[in-house]
Amino acid sequence: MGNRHTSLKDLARELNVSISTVSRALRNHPDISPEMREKVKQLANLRKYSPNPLAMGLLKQETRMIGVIVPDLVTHFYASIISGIESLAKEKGYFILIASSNESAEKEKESIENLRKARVEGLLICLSQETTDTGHFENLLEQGIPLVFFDRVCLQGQIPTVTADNAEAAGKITRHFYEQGYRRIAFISGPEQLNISRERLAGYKAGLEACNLPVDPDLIERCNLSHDSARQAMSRLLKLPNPPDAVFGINDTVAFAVMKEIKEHGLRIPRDMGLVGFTDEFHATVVEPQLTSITHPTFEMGRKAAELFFDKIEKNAPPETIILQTKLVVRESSAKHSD
Amino acid sequence: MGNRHTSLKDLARELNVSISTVSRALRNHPDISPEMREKVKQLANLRKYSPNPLAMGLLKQETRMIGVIVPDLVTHFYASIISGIESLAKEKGYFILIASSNESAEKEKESIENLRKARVEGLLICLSQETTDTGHFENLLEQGIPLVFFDRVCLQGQIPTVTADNAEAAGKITRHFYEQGYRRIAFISGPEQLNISRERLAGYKAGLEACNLPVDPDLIERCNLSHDSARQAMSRLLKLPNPPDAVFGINDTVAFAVMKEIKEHGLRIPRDMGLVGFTDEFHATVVEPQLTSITHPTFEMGRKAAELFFDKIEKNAPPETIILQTKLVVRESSAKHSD
DNA sequence: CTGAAAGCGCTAACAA
DNA sequence: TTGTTAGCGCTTTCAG
Repeated sequence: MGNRHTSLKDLARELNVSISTVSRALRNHPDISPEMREKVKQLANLRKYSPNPLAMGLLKQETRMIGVIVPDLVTHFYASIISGIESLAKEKGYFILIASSNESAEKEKESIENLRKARVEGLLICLSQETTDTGHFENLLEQGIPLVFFDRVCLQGQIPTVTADNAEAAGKITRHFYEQGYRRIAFISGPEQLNISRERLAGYKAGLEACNLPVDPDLIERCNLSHDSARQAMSRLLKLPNPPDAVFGINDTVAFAVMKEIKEHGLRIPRDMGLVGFTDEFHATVVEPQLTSITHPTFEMGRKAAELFFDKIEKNAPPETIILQTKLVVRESSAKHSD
Repeated sequence: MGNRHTSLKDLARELNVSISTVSRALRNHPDISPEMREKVKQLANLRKYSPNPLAMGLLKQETRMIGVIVPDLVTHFYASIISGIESLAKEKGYFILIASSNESAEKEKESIENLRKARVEGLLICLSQETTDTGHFENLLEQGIPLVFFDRVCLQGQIPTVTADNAEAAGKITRHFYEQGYRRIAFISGPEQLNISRERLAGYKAGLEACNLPVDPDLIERCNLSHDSARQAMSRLLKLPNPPDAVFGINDTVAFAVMKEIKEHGLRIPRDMGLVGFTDEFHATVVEPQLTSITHPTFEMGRKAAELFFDKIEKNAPPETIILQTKLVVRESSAKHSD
């Protein structure tokens, strides 16, 4: 396997100088003669020398790798956040190691261990929907491992986090429904331990109150974010003696499932039932009717999360809480007026 | 930064033995006393020792990292392939480093360099749609860097590849259209340099011939796989004096775009126009009508690609060409008969 | 059965 | 201005 890279030693031997001279020349150390510097650099170029990150890592005790854990890899949402993380990481000369928790607290813990074993310098995490125990995170904190949460977060104040302004966004949705003439607005939420569930629920309630609508517990459903469980939640809403005339799904995946359920019940969207999602998945404009949704600054969220990580390791900045603003994108599924 | 991991040295000092003894004990070396082995292992557990991969890598000249380059990160298709790669990599104790070429040949080259600098042991690549020059791949070959192509491939025979049976699948689609009563079947292809374009085109033509239908060049369009260019291609087809009554889009993203264009022209699917996609994206069942498509064994493709890589480094196996079978999943968009 | 020493590629303190 | 040496964490001869 001719797999070997040129090393400083190779260059030094070829030039009949010492390894340290080569090292210094390449790194523009002041006390090296200009001619030597040039000579070394030329040969390095020719031989395509690139420093061995393993050796550097061992020496400097840094790997220039950061670990990222997301609930799943196949959703556009997380993929887009990861792109954001990667964009800054790349600029800083870092690589990212990606792991998926598959929404399981167990796998999340396992991934943390694996990534630590790989010696990542820090961890950027979006909680699995199962996660309730925060012990392992506090462990990391004590060990001084930089940690950043994004989207689904916990331990705010202690750990830097980036979230969307979930409450505000949910309020916007409720008020939008109201303006369109909907009066019985349901919310299909996710697991209670997730901040996104709690915050969107709070925003939903606040929105209702702002419109002088009552908060009806019957209209608040929960699902585990899967397609099937979202459909079941919608099915329960439809069986209500006094069913809703509009539904807010906690995310677009849920909304897509809900849409199917509504259609199968023979109801028409948006006339019989308004529908709004959250996070503006790529396919929101492909479904019929096109889905009104909240545009979530995913790429920016990833970049900010990475920024918080670098703030920590470069300036040892205190934990910051960043809240990103969202936009309501009105499409067909909630446009009762123009129907 | 209390970021330090326990080292063999730490354990050795604590037990008052030499580093090599600790190393041997942990690795079950035969000539170490059972008691010593136990003592060492216990302490290692207690102190959460895990070998430093950097040190190992430096010593063994292996990083246990493989690089993966895909055209984009945000499509379910690639995400799913990556999951497949990761599943085997994980079993083998390897990590993967992911890079996206963004469909640019330039960025592809750049990614290869970056990953090489990170000292990945091999590269699994899905070509960007721009890639025509294969010089940098041949370079890698000469340097003895293990290389595997998946889905979009080149240099078959020289380099291990995994593809779907594109021609056979495209033939299935054409015949399916024919059976449903469609007679003017169009194909919206992708860039010519891509094997997937060529193979699917060949299968499409073979399918037509098998059904005794003429191959009409007017019915063969090209796009660059983007949403807009796919719509434009469909628009051109619709403006034909004798337009098609069915369209086969080279992938589901294209098919989704085509679907929109058809709808906006006031045509109904599948009655006025049949539509079939390729690769069975997650959202095929969410659009209306649900999209008939080819199920692409993405996860398996990723796993196979990884297998080929390990075959190469473990057994120095010769380049193999694997062709995976596909399945036609008939949904609403092509079901003229039942309409 | 256990220890000492060399070396993987690199930088930095110390010599010359 | 350049060379020598030690050491990052580990395995592996070679010596006891």
